[in-house]
Amino acid sequence: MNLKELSNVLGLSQTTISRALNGYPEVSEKTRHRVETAARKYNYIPNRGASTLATGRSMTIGHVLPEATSHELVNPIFGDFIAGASEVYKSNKYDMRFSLVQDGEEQDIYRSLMRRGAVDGVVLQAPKVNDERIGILEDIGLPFVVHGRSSGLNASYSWVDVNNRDSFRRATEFLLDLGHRRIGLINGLDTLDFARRRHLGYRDALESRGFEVDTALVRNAEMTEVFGYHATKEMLSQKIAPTAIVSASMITAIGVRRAIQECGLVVGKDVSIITHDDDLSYLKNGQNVPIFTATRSSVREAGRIVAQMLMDQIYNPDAPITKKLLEAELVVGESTGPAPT
Amino acid sequence: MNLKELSNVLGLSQTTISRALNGYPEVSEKTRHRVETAARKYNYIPNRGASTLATGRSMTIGHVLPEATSHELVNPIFGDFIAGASEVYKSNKYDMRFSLVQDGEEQDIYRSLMRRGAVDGVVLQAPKVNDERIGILEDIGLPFVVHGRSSGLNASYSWVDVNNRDSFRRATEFLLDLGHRRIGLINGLDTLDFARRRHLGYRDALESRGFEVDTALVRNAEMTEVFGYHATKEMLSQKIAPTAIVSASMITAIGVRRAIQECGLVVGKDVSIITHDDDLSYLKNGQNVPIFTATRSSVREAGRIVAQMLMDQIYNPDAPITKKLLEAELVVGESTGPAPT
DNA sequence: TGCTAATTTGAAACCGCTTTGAAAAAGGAC
DNA sequence: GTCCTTTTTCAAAGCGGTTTCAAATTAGCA
Repeated sequence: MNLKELSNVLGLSQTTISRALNGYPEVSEKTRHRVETAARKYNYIPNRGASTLATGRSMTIGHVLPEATSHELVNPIFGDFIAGASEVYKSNKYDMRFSLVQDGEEQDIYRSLMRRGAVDGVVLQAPKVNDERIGILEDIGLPFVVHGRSSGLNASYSWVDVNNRDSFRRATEFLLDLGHRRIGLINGLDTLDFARRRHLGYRDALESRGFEVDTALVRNAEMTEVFGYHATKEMLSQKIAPTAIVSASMITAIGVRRAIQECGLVVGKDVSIITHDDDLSYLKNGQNVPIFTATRSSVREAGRIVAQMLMDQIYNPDAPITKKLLEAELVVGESTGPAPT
Repeated sequence: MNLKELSNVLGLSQTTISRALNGYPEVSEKTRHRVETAARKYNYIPNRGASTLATGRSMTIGHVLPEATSHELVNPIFGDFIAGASEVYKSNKYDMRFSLVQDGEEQDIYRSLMRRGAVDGVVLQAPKVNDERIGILEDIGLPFVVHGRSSGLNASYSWVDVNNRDSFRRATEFLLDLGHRRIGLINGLDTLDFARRRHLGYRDALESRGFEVDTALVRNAEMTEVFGYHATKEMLSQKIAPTAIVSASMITAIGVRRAIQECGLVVGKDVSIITHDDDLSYLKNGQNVPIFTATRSSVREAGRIVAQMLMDQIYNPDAPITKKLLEAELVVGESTGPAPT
């Protein structure tokens, strides 16, 4: 059943029906009621493509994801982020559209997404240092919000980010206060902006106490469990092994723990672990007492905030740019203790 | 730049341009080349809504996800599944559209998705026992493929599933062969079809050896790490504790391991673990020697297969229903050993 | 060169909805 | 009852493509 057919059935014009269903005031309540009843009865639902075409609004948000390089899509963190964002989209009657993109191809994708009228806005995830996608989106004029920031750009854009630098500074200082001196950092891919900031925070803490960063104790890669395991194994086999490790995600921290245990060492006693915790639904950091001492910030909540910001931007394109810096909380769990003597 | 404008620039009709760009044969190579060059130059990209409206094809696949009950979206397994599916969509120039749905609301969503011309097909995930959504989709006539199956329906539909029952039978028999007699099962939500089949496989193995299922050793819930931990803690505190545990996912298995270790027991010696392994990118089961003995089946590959099946069904609506049962491989790792005497 | 067949191109209808500008109906005041 | 407002309703023009059917061009051949 389409609009025309329904209008025949009801003996009303398409105009009136469209108005009645979209809540316009210039239609009498009596008529509106009659239309709504009939719409339900005949199971009439407006065709999306047609309304998009007519209004220029697609009621869809785009998420463009890198295909190969960094497997953003399979990152467990991604799921929670999206879940948060979806809640907001849904309450605004928006849907999400995903496009996978190969490296370098992004420019075209953004352009085409907008040109094609496929989306009303875009969320940009996992920005790199000096991320060129941001400039592209600005040029195009598509509303967008970045989850994270991109160092090295002086562009002004909307973003939501965790205070990564400060979190990791605090985490590292926490370990220094416990007497640890050799502290490893198991970090995300170093092209990613958040990883860079975390490294800076780690460095800040060390240098403020007069220590230097030992590159033998720093590792960068995709934050898998296996990476955490290997990196730790390697570090522990060094002549002067670290007594504490700062990890960039729960998943890698689990690998770190496995490596430590496999070496016959005790977590929180022989080697301390402190990790960033995105508060993932499927991977909670324990119940009452956290398993890992951690810098915690819900990525799901971040998803909500990003989505809401984007909605606001779409509804009100002239409003000023908004930015939000989230502070992580430092929760103390069972994976840290004083440095062994 | 839209079609009309481009046609003015080129001095050709919209018809010819449309044909040239869509690869129709009735346009000379010379013209086609001219059109393509101009399209690139003026950055012309067809409006999606308009082509959808004109062709009736949205070039979009819908994934409808339950919002509250089972957090399908945040399940780490979901990410890998989607990643696999996306690869296929992309090579077919299809996009993905996500809609979140509250329980009970699904019927309307499917209906409207199709009516609205928003999607050309749908993937149904995490089917329950006796899942009513399947009947709805059949009624509507929207192409769809189910990831998993739904016991209790005699409907005929396309699906891709792992042989859950047989995998778990083999896993359990493997433990029985090692001399284990008290074997726990830490399973997914019991409303989900796959969990039910896994339970049946577990039972098959026990009964074929003349043992009975002890309900004190069976747990069902969402497959989080914390659930694995708690379930194991409880079981281990029973008068006659289990010497082996069958787990439904890597994530829960990690919780199981944590609980065992926290009790001062050794995995693979005091208590064996065997888990299902979806071969997640971020959570590989070790490198050379698997950490966990496991029944392995790549959910990412399943995603690819589901998507390909759906594409085939869209391109060729009259082809017969296809079904694919994947066999998991049983890989032996370090988490299992003979029952302690 | 003339005629027919094959190849290219184009005008116009259509997809299903929104929205403008005008007309019809209803309501109010006298 | 008449005239002027206000409220409801409608016809028609888009939105930006695709596709049908007809017309124009080119090629092929005697």
